[in-house]
Amino acid sequence: MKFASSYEPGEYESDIYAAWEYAGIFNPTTPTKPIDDDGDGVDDREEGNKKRNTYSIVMPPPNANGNLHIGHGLTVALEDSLTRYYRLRGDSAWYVPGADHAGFETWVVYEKFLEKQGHTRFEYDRNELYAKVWDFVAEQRGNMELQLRALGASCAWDDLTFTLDENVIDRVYTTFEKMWNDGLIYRGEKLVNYCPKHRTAFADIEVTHKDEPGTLWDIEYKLADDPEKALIVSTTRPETLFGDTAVAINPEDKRYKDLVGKKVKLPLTDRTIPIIADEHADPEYGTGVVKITPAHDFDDFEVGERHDLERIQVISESGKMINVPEKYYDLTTKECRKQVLKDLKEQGLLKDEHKITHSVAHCYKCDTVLEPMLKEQWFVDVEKLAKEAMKHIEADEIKFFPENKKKVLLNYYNNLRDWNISRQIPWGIAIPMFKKADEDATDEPDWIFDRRTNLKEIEKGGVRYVRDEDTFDTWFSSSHWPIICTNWTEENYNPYYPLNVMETGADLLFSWVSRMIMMGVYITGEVPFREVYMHGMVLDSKGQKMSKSKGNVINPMELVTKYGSDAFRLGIMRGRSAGMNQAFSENSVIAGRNLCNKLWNISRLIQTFVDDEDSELKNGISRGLPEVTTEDEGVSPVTTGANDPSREDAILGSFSYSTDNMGEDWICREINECLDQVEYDIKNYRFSEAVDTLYQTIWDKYADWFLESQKIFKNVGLLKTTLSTLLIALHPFAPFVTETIWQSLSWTEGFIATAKWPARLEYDPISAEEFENIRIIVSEVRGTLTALPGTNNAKKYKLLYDNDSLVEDNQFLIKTLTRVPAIDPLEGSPRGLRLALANHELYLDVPEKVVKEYKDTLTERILSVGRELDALNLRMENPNYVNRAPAHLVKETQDQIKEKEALISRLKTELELI
RNA sequence: GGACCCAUAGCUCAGUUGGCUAGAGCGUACGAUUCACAUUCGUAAGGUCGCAGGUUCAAGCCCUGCUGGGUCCACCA
Repeated sequence: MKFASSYEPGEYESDIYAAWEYAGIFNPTTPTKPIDDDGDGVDDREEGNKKRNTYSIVMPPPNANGNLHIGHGLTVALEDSLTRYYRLRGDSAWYVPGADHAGFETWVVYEKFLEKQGHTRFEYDRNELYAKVWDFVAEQRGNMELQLRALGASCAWDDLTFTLDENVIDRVYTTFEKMWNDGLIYRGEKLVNYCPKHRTAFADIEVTHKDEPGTLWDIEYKLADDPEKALIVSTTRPETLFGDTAVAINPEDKRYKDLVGKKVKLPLTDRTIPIIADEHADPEYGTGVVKITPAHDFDDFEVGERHDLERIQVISESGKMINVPEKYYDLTTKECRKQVLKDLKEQGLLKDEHKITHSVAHCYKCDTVLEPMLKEQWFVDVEKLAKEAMKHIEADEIKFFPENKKKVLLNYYNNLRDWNISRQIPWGIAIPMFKKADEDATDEPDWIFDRRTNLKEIEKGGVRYVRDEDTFDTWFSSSHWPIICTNWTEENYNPYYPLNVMETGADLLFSWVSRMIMMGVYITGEVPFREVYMHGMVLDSKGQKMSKSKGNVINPMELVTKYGSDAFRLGIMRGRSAGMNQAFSENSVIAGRNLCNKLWNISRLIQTFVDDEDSELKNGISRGLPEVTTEDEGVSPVTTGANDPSREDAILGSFSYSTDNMGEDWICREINECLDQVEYDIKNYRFSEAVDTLYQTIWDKYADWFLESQKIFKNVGLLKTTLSTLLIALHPFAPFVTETIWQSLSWTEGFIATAKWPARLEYDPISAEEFENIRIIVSEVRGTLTALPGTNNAKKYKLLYDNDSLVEDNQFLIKTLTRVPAIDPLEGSPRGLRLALANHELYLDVPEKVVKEYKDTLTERILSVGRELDALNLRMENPNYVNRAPAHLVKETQDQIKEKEALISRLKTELELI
């Protein structure tokens, strides 16, 4: 492959991905399913393959029916970077992709689709609907998978799991059966949050509470045996009074103490209901008297349980009034409220009304006000599960990123209520429970477990049973995700379980992560993952939450098309830390694209060096001095090792090298430090810092210093080695451009995606440190030239040195980096402008007139260094510091003082010269 | 009411176990540029680290209180 002059990601990305996929390199190298070739009945993986570490991570399954949003983009960037890193480290890396049937979400979409076609769900039975949605989703599924590929996700496609696959259903049924047998599942008539529009119940966690204005009405309930006396109750929902089965007052409330045990007449009806004492009534709120409607209010339900009250359901599942006097029957709750208020007013029972703000439960999908509804549902008794999970968490078997999520999760487990797992929608896994249909078979249980959910009706022991029509809450099956994706079974050893990490959005801590832990511990006895990394939300550029209604949604695919997949990945990771919601910045993506282009050009340059070297070798031309020397007559370019004959041997092997000058030693040191940092950062999930380190090493150090210096030296063996090292180190984060380059270079083999993570480079540390002096000199020259009056100073003034072997030996390098026209030894007395460098006698050959104009800058500089010196001296004057601070710090301070003092004296001399 | 998080340059954020003259990217200003890259190179300006105390030889970092912003949970008849 030939290098184009700029990197155009669109031209390479899909081919590169196809090549990876075709080569099968995303598949783990250790088998993921049991093998027993030697027939000894023991899983061979357990015996022989422990040499290779496994690294397992599963994808939080994106909705099979949708497109990826920017959150998925971040998810893939993070997870794939981890996967690729550990693959390079030599682990058997397994990134398991998934697709979610997204029960309720998809159902809502499908129901709208049905409505558009003029149909409703009630025209079909459950099995028909299931089949229809299946087809509907199947059509869409490819989209999301293509988008994952475009993002570079190196997942094992053969193992893609759809949340309605047979093995998922099997696993869920097995668990459910175990729970049923363990007594953790019960059927209960409880109040559930019910959406009258979608006609399904929700778990507590799916409910959105919003503060809204409302009205609190005071209604008079007359005493049954003394119509002269009455209690005033306060309510926001007068229409539910038909369901009242008591009125409650606080036991401490002296105003009403005598009335407890008496009865009141329920307005608009003939019923009388008792007055009870219960803590629930708050004497401070309203009149301190509260009506109790156990069938339509969560608190009242509990009061009802305590006092054994009857539950009268007065609102139906379609949101209409039932079990009410004829006049109100079949009205909607809204109409009924109006009528009730009107009638109460006419009878003089409506005493007052107050405007208030209260929080109201809404459907998180359609925003309809949820109705607390009395329903028979399946519940999971979570207490034991939560307790077990907490034990493992408290034993620190899971490491949380960010750390504080551990506390938040434990707090959640402590306040957990039982989990309603029944949903009244067809798109999901059928609950494998059947209800007895023969009334007279009194000895048989009312409900039995059976896996044959494809049948509406079954027979067992001569008794007929009818299937429960409901499906599981999607989180019930999702909580098995790590178990299912790793093919964990009760029978087999599994090197991939627990997962190394669970990476997902911070908003899923309760709904998903908490349940995966409970389920993992319950089923396997082990936590399902060793670490949890939770990313925050990607906000829009102004820090606002993205939403369709606000119109500020950013489509990741558009960015991939515009800037490339790598640029998107690098950009979205930058500036992000665990658990924090952070604004999206297109500029960061642009910075990412620029890095890719930079790397491309770096590689292009190095390839030309390699090509030149190859053709020279081929033509039998021995390595000579750099051509730039011709301009500089009279100066002999003696550089360390440029002519070292031993190097000829070194560069013949494509990855062997030697370091021959300070810049080379220095870049080796910098690259090693970069590798240390990247390894540390990935281990600690500091993605942004890892990328930042690479960015700076590649750009500021490798390109701007090392490569510039290599324009003179051209140590080809080292260039090959260092470039390969940096490419591999960046590969986890920018897989496409690094692979494209890898495939274009003449000396690389195979895929970079399966290369070996680089070893540390060998170098001479003293020489590396020496190069820092060159950097300081060069920076000082550049800074001073810029600060001098006039333009184009770099071209005007020569650099003079006096008795300075460092400068003398490296004059070509310094000349190239500073662009001064010449570097000469100082002859005669000092002239020009002396540079403010300790230990170096360097002058810029500047006319006296210009030096004078520079005087102010110099004075300011002396003052500033003086201030720094004062601070240091102050520190040393403090006996406590000298005595108590670590010795090396004290020494460091002393050294700094010496340095500053020397610098000041030099600057002063310089000033005096002027 | 309970829990958690945040506050550092104009903007977005780093700052690892307390030890630099508090950093980066973007933006801004000035300058350069036939020789890999204008998706480039160099230089610079810009900060009382939200406020007030405390611990320490030493605090952006630890402790206490306050102010401002955000998130979640519970409750709201």
